[in-house]
Amino acid sequence: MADTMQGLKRTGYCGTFRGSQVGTRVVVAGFVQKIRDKGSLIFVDLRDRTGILQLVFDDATPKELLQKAATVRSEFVLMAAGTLRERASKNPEIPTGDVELFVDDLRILSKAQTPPFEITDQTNVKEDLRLKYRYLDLRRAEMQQTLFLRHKIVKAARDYYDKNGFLEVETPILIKSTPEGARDYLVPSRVHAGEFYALPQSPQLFKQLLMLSGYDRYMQIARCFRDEDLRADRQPEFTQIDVEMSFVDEDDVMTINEGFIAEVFKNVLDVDVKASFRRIPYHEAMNRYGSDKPDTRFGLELVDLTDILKSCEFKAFSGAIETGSVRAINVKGGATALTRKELDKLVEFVKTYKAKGLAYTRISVEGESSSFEKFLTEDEKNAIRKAVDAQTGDVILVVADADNNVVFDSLGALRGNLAAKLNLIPENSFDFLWVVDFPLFEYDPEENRYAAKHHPFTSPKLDEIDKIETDPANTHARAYDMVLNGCEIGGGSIRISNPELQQRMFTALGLDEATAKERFGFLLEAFAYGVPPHGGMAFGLDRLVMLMLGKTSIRDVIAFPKVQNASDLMTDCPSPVDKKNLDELHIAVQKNSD
RNA sequence: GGCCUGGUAGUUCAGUUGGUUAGAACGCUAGCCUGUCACGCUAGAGGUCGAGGGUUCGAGUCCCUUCCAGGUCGCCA
Repeated sequence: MADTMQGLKRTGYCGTFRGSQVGTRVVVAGFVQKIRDKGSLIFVDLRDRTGILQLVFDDATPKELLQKAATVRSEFVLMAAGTLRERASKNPEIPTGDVELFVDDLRILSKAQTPPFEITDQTNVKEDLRLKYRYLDLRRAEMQQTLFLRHKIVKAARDYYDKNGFLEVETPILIKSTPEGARDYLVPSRVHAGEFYALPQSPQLFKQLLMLSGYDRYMQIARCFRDEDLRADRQPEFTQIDVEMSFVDEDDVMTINEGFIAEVFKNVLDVDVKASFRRIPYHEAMNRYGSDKPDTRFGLELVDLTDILKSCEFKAFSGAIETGSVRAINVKGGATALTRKELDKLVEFVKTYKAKGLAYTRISVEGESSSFEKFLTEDEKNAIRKAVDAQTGDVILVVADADNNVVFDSLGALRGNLAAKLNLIPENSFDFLWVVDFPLFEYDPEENRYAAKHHPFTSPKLDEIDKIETDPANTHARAYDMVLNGCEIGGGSIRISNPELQQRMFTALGLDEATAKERFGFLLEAFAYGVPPHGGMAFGLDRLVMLMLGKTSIRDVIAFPKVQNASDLMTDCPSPVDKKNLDELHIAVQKNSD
C-alpha cells in the first residue's frame, strides 16, 4: 500500500530553491528522475515541471528511512519533507545546484514500472513509441517547455485581441455539412435517421453571422477539423486563432493582425518584429519564387527564359513554351557543391512534382559541359547567361513544361531543397510578408469548372466584380495570406457582404440557385437583414507555435497528436463500435471484402 | 491511391558474400560503495531479428505478400 500525503503540504516547486533558502524547512513533490545509491549515502533527483531538486539521505538519516530511500526507483511519485542545506559539492549545471534537501520524511505516493523509454530531455526514441506512451513523453522537460510556450502564445492572443476590443465567442462544433472545400468529418444523427452533422473546417460562416449580428470584432481559439491526409505540418484536427472585423478594408485587418504577431513574438520570444510587412502580389510570388508562400530568407529566385527560347531548336523547351514556360534558377557558386551525383538527385526530386526533367549546366572555367546548351545558338546561350547573371562556378538549373504550374511547383520546391542543402537559410530569422492579389478562382480540370481559390465568401476586387462572369480566370480576390519562412501561417479576406453578389459568386462556381439555397440559404437570408462590410483572417496556431519554437513537426507542439493515418496510437482510435450503437444511429457498416 | 525510407534486446543501434551459440552502449535486476550529479566497481537477466510464405543443406541477410511508422505527390474551399 502506498503512502499518503497526510500531514504534509507542498511548500514549493523543486526547481525554485536557491542558496538563499538554506536552513528552511520545505516539502516538495514530484517524480524520481535518477537515484545515485552509494550505500550509506543516497541521492535522489526529484523532478517536477519546474526542474530538479536533489534529495539526500546519509549517515545522519535514521536507518529505516535510508532503507526506504534505497527502494525508490525511476518515475516513482514522491513527497519529501526536510531541511534545505548547502551542498558539500555544488553542481553549477542546474539552477538548484547549490542546495539539497536533507530528508526526514519520505512518502512513496506511487510506485512505477520501468518506463518503456527513459524520461530524459534529449531523446532519439522513435516517435511511434513516444506517441503510444504520450503521457510519459509529456513528462520530458522539452515537451513541458513546448506546452508552456504554447500556453503563453494562446494567452498573448487572448490578451491582445481583448485589448483591441475583440470578443471571444464560441461557435458550434456540430454544424451543417458544406461539401465545398475539404472533406468534412461527419457525425451521424440519432434523432434524425440518415442525417448527419459535420465538424467545422473553420467557424467561417458563424463569424460572418456574428458580424451581421453587430458584434463588430470577434476572435476565437477555434478547433477545426478536416478529413484529409496528414503531413508534417497538417493534423486532422487543429487550432486556429480566428478573427473577424466589421467596417474594415484589407489594410485594417492586416494592420491589427501584424500587431498581434509583433506582440506575441515580443512577449514569448523577446524578438522584435517590424510591423508593416512587405506585400507581394501573388503573380510576383509565383514568378520570383514559384510559390504562393515563398521563403524569402534566401535568394535562388526564378528567372523566366521563355522569351529567349521561344524559337530555339531544343524541342523540350520550345514545345513547352506554346502553353507553358521555361524557367531557371542560378545556383551561385554551386558548381563545387553540386556534384554530378547531386544533380542527378535533383532531377529525380523535380520529377516528384511532375516535371519531365531538369536541365542543368555548370559554368566552368574551360567553357562548359552541358546537357542542353549544345542545342542552343550562341545568341541564346549568351542571352540565358545574361538573364541569370551567370559567372564561372555557377550552376544553372532549368525546368520547362507545357503546364506553368509544374514549372512553378518543381522550381519552387527545388529552391527550398537547394537552400537547405547549401545552408543558405540564416538561423533564427523570421521573415514575414503578405501575399496579396490572389486570383479569385482556380480552374478545376476534374470537375471542369472554376472553384474558389480561397472560399466562396471572398470578395472579388471591387473594380473586377463584373469579371466573375466574363473573365473568371483574371479576377482577383480581396484576400491576403501571411507567410513566415516559407510557411503560410494565416490567411483571410474581405468577405462578400451583398446577397446579390454572393448569389452571383455561387452561380460562377457552378452552384445553381436551388443548391446554393439548400446549402447556404441561411446565409443569403441573413444577408437580407442588413450586413456590415466585414473581413478577417485566421492563424494556424499549431504552425505558428511550431515555427516560433523551431520544431519541424506539428506533432511536437500538440499534446496528443494523431499519426499519419489519422489514428491515435495511445487510445487506439478510431475503433469499431457495438452494433447496438450503430443501430441507434441508423448505420449499417459494410465490411471490407477483397 | 502513388512513390521513397525505416522496422534486430526495454531503448538506440551494429550485424561482412547467405554459414558456428545474433553483438555493443544505455536502461533493468542483484551485490559492494560517504559527496554523487553521464556516479563507480562486480555479476546477471533480457531476442518470435515486425508478421506470413518462399528459395536454399543453411536466411537477420535473397524473393513474394502483408502490417506498422515516417517523409512526400495527389488531396488540403
